[in-house]
Amino acid sequence: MPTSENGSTPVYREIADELREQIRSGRLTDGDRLPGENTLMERHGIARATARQALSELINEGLASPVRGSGVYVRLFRPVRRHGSRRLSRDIWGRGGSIWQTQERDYEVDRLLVDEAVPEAHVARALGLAEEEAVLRRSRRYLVDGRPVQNAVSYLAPAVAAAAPRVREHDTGPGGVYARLAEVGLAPVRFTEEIRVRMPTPGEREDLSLPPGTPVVDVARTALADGNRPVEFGEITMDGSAYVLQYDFEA
Amino acid sequence: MPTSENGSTPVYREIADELREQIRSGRLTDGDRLPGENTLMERHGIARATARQALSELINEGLASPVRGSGVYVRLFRPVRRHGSRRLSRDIWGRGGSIWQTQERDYEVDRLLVDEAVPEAHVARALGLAEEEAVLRRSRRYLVDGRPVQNAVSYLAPAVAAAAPRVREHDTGPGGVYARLAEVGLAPVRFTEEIRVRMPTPGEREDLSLPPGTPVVDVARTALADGNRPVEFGEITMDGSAYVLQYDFEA
DNA sequence: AAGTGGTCTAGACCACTCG
DNA sequence: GAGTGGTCTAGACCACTTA
Repeated sequence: MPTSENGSTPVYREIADELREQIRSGRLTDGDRLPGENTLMERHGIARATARQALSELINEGLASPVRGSGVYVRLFRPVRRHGSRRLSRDIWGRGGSIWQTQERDYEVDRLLVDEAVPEAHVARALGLAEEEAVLRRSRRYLVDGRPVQNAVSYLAPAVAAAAPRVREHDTGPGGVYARLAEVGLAPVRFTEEIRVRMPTPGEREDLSLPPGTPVVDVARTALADGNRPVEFGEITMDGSAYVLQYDFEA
Repeated sequence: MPTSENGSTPVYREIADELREQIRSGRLTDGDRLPGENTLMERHGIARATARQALSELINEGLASPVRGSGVYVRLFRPVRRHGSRRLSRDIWGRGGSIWQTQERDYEVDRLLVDEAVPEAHVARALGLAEEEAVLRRSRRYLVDGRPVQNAVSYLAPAVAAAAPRVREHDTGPGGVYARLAEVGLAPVRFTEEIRVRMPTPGEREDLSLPPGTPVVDVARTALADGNRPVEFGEITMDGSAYVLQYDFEA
């Protein structure tokens, strides 16, 4: 029994292509069950490992998600919009809202941690500090619809934290950290965001409940007060399937 | 629905963790060869499929790349910076530069295609057109250091293309499409960019020479002329490992 | 020619889900 | 209890790279 031959494309790939086409065409949609390993083995006369490989193609592309003891299901994609400029505009946090207020979806913060730490070199550089200088660190995880969607860590230079002591509290009050900074004349006036994309580490996969085939987005944000003085540096790791990032800017 | 809990970590995972740690610590770096399937089988007393699964973990994370007949190698990450706002600023294309001028790296355009087509619904919507109306389409692939890094398609409404006929040419002249639009009073004054992240389709994997474990970034850009009139809509698919996107904006 | 990864077969035991 | 995906073994042939 020489394996079926078609010159070039491997069998598992052809099966994956066929299933992908059914998803693309809409014949299979969000939450539908894909044919299982046994079904594929029988239908195509192949070994188990080959059927698995076909399914793992789709899983690694983020189009499907395996559920132990149940099946492999087509995966849904309902991203949340995150506005760059508008989101951080003074209008919003100046009125006591949070940067998340432009979202229609519910959100929660869980696992908020506030501490001090000597930051890594790139953080110190972003804040314009000498190394070895400790900074205030605020770490938190955000949930949307009860599902973890991002981890965020923000760093505040000691001088800044000293000027606005409430940023050390868990509850920083209406408008959050930026509003407290504004009260002491350190309002952010400019932001820089750097976006990188990559596959998550196993730890992040677990922490954000990411199915296989889901990339993450790293956003590194620097907030600058008047005179281009850096007042905050934030690192955010987001579930890439959960967001659409939007930036509006002038020519 | 989700998710999985683990009592004991599988063998393939432990091996992958070990190798990942060697990469993270720097003991193995860019271009180094990882232990092969045979080595892992012997060293850990496992079957071939298990060794393969360990290596495929790293490959799917984008940390390593397999080379047929040779080995599995640690993968390098040298992204190019792409500026949002600054890049598209009038300063640059007003002086006859291209949006790529802020890059230090060499770039090339290959496979430039200019034609007319009835666009998909979301494109028609972005350009404010009735459906079924044909638009001018410019498709091209960009190379950096000889390596394909992005595919871009831009759409121009028929009225806009009629006003600036040179946008139908392959060579649109100094400053490119935007400069031609500016000459007829249709200079873009505002841009909106939407960023999405996902795993590539097999076709994109081939087209952009993407190794497994490399996500792509989709940028959907709308250029608006005076009076918020949409003049161009562009869709870009980028090799996620090749770029850092930067956006600067005011509070 | 030897070694490598790519594909595939044919089994096995397990933990889990579901009716 | 039947079915599912998760893990693993022990083989095989192939195309390709490297020396």
